[in-house]
Amino acid sequence: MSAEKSKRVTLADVAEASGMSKASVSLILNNRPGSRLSAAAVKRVREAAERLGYRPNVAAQSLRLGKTRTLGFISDQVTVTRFASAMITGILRAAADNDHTVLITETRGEPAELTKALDQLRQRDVDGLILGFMDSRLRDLPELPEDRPVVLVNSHDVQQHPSVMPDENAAGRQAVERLAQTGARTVALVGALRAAQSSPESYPGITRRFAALNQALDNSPLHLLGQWELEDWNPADGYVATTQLLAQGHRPDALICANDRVAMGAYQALAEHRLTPGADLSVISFDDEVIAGYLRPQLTTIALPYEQMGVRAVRSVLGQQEHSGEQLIDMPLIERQSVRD
Amino acid sequence: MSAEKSKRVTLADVAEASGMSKASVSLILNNRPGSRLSAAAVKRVREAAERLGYRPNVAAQSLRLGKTRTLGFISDQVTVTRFASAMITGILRAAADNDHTVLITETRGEPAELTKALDQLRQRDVDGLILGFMDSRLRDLPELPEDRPVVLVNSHDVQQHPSVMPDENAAGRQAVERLAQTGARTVALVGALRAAQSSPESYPGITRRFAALNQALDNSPLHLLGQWELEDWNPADGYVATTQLLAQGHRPDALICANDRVAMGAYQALAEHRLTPGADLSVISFDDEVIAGYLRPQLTTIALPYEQMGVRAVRSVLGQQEHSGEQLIDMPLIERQSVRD
DNA sequence: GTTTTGTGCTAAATCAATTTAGCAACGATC
DNA sequence: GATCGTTGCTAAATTGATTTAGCACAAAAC
Repeated sequence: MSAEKSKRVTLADVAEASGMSKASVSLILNNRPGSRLSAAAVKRVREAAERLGYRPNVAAQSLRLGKTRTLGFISDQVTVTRFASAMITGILRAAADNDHTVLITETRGEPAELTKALDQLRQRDVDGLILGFMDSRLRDLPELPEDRPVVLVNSHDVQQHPSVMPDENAAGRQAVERLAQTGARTVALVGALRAAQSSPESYPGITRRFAALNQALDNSPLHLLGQWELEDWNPADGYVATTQLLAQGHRPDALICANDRVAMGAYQALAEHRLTPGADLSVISFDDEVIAGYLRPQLTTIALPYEQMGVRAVRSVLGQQEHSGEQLIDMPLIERQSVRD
Repeated sequence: MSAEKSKRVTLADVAEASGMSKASVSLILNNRPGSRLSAAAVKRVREAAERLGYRPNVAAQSLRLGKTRTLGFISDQVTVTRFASAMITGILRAAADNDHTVLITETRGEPAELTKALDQLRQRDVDGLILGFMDSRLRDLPELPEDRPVVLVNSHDVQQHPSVMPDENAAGRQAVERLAQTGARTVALVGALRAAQSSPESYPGITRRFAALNQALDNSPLHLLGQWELEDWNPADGYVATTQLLAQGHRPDALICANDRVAMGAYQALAEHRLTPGADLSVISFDDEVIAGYLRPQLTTIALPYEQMGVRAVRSVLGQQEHSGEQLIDMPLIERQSVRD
């Protein structure tokens, strides 16, 4: 209401207003068990606190308790990637639900920035640390704080900190099953990453995705026409690979694309051959970026559940959930229009 | 190095190690002018601090100084939009440059969440507040803290808080000039928003964009064939409008699209008429979303400078820059392939 | 009637910093 | 020789919460 020049309301103000001591007020407002204050006192204090609009000073609490009710989130990329923001949303939501706030830092993938960020968050005394990565890989991280929980999202590290990962295995199986349902017989894989082949251990996400896909295909009625490799996972690469595939005379019943950007390129190549996804053949993909909804026909894809991963990471560091090893998160199939009936 | 069970190093530890008092250590480490400590003492203290790896406890500093070196950022959307993350990047960078950290909150556009976020940040005693909006509009906000600086990004409010806005006027002029350069004579505008027409004051961003465009066209040799209105600014809408425009027999030298998603739809419609942007006609657009780079040919567009706006917002609340009225940020033309020579 | 137990509450210490007022020692001034 | 000024440094107060140890009084037990 009235703003006045009033300083913030402190515990002492509430104490004075209610005729109690600071100790009593603190005890009452925090519902300390075992402290036997009269019902009348409790009522007086509660009312005074309410009336004055008392809010505890977080800095003072942190100092006294050694806890800041703050989580640190270090991301390698916030801007560039289409996913970090989804992860942040999940983290913010879960943190807010647990009365925590989140300090966010960005490293642009530079190790020096990571060290700086760690130092900064350590100094701010965060209660837990979440390290988010936009591509899945085995990392060698600098020394992390040992006195508070740490969790990695979307990567592993050599020191084997707990991690939250998308369940690529199940996703691969699901993709193949979905295509098998449509009665498809032949399928082409666009495209494994050339760089990834050479060092599978450093790209576990990518490697897993293709290993899972291959294994699922082996156990299905589908016939794999081949895998078309790419330099990178961008539309231009998908376009090149798909054009090549079609030029070789292949006419698969279904295309499995490495991700949505690759699928976007594939769409362009298919259009040039007058082939329409969802009608002439099925296209299924991974990630569920925004463009998946923009493409026509809209792209059916298996989502990277970044928001859920963020939520899970928070719960993990707050000790509300298993906090060790690798925690797998389901990748949901987003059914749109690019898979035939 | 050795982690030990050691508690954190405090000022008192440094004092003891250097044989000085806490007061002296504080004075020295903060370079207080006017405090005349011997060079020898300064050296001893500095060395001890370095050796022990002393980092001040932020909570204690905040409590004592009443400043938290923390900024609050409240965004209506983090996930959904393609821009919030760019803004966050700018904010994080500028904040880090000024030794501040950022607390981020998301309201999902719900007023109740906004009130909650404000309360939370007030409680955390942020030194300044940035309110970011993903669509530009006139807002009626709840009571904001009056004792610390507040700035809005990409919106105005009825209470007239300082704001940071993209310079749509200059952008409109620039778009028209660029097309005039190519020798284009006729141009079509795809598309004004039907909803916006009815209440211009509530969509200043959109309104400005079109007002600026119209005015710039009036002062140019270009002939405006017409404006095609849309329900929304999505690819499907752009497709519909462009198809309609072409069906009416128009063959403009240039298309000005409301934003990149609309342009994406326009591309599809043009492709169906065998028209190629950058060759058969020019297409220019606004926003510079990621898809602008994915389209083929790549889309020339005038960027919404969200990162710069974030940077500016931080400088504004930190008092390093004018902190009043409306601060306009340049919208840079991102030259790609969709404008003819 | 004295001791014990329990009830209701509070004074004071604590967390880790910053800052003010001022002490002690020494040389300079009158 | 007393006074003053300067230099180099520190004790103690302060910030706003939490928590421990314990006080004063009343009822119960012996």
